[in-house]
Amino acid sequence: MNKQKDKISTAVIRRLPRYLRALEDLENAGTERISSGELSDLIGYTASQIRQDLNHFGGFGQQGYGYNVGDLKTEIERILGMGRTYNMVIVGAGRLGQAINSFIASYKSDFKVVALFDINENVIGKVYSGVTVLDADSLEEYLKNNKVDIGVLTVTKEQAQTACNHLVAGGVAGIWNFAPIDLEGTEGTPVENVHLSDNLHSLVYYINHPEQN
Amino acid sequence: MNKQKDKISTAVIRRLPRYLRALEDLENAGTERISSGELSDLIGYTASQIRQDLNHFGGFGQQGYGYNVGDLKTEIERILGMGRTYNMVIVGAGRLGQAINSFIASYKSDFKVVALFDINENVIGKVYSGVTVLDADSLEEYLKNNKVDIGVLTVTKEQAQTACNHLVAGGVAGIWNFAPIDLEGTEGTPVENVHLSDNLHSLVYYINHPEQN
DNA sequence: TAGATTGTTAATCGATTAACAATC
DNA sequence: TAGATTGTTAATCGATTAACAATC
Repeated sequence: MNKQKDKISTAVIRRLPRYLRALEDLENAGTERISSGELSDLIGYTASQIRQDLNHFGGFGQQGYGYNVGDLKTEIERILGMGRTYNMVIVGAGRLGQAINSFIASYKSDFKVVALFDINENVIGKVYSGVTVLDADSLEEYLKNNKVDIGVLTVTKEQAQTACNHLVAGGVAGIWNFAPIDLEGTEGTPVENVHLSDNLHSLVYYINHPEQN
Repeated sequence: MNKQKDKISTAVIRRLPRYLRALEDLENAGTERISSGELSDLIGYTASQIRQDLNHFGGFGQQGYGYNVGDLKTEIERILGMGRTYNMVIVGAGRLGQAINSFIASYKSDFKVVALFDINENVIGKVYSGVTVLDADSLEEYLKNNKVDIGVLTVTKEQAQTACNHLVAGGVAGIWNFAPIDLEGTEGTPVENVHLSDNLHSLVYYINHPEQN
């Protein structure tokens, strides 16, 4: 069942959430079974690729039938590591930090923001979506006393590396970085970057090169 | 100079903004020239890959010397299509829309948010970072009367497709989508997706599979 | 059983890396 | 000129697609 002997490429990992999203939609629509061909029509990956991807982790389908939607969804959740709650802290309680905070608050019970941190005295003590803003100076101390799984960086690029060091020293399991820098000293701690300005620049490229689509 | 006869792969396009970011840092640090080997140390791509990437667009370097930082930065800006101002509208004036708005406001003069849109009557008429929230019903009308280059979708997934249709009908040149759906009917209009929850799910995978790093 | 569709191997395609001649 | 480093071709590597035997 749980194969995954060899290293899974990042390309595959980045597709897993897309599968999960499609399966949630299918489940909500009351669909019980789906073939790789039908999934292909739905999300655009080839049927062959879908079968290859899934078979990295196990044989979840059945010949002549396809895949059971509910079962496959459960398997992918298990592969990703969902089904428990991940505690998060958000460092940087500006608009982006607040936006991520409310996004997480609305996002089922898989993730929970336990604290916001900021250096701005006017913001410390405020409560957003039920989460209190604490003094950024107390971050490392806080991490020692509370189990935190994920640290979110929504500070300026000048503050990001320092905040990152605190998160790593505090022992978070992963970092979600929105600052436009490449963090250092994160060996052993997975980092997921969301480089919004890089993203926007790519969009600008495609706008100016329509023939490339 | 301006080669680029053949199609450039998305892998290359996504690296261009990273080059630009590194070159800005180098310029700010007063560095005048840089070799592909030094750039490699800085941003992690191999020297070979850097030379390959740049040579898709032209020979910007000089044997025995390397690349002139300022010139290369200018070239990449030109390739991307920077150097003018892109007008944007943000559809969805919630926390995420506000966060993107303030992010853009702080982001030099390359991008300018000309209007926010929302369906919530309590929000319509408010002003965030100097930008007024308009009634989402007036979106298509607004687009007909004002030149807008980029539409940003920060609405719920239920509202995203409708809002997207208005943007496409209104003739925006590109869409920056933050809603967790795959937009339809966008043939001919480049779409850049920022699927935050997919991102977070990938991070969770890496947290649970440390041997994969 | 016959039909459908998976799991898996083989073939293809594309992207990355290595190598080196060209040249500043 | 000698040394350094590019531009570019060739080799390698990895990911995607095609094909089909296995099997439900």
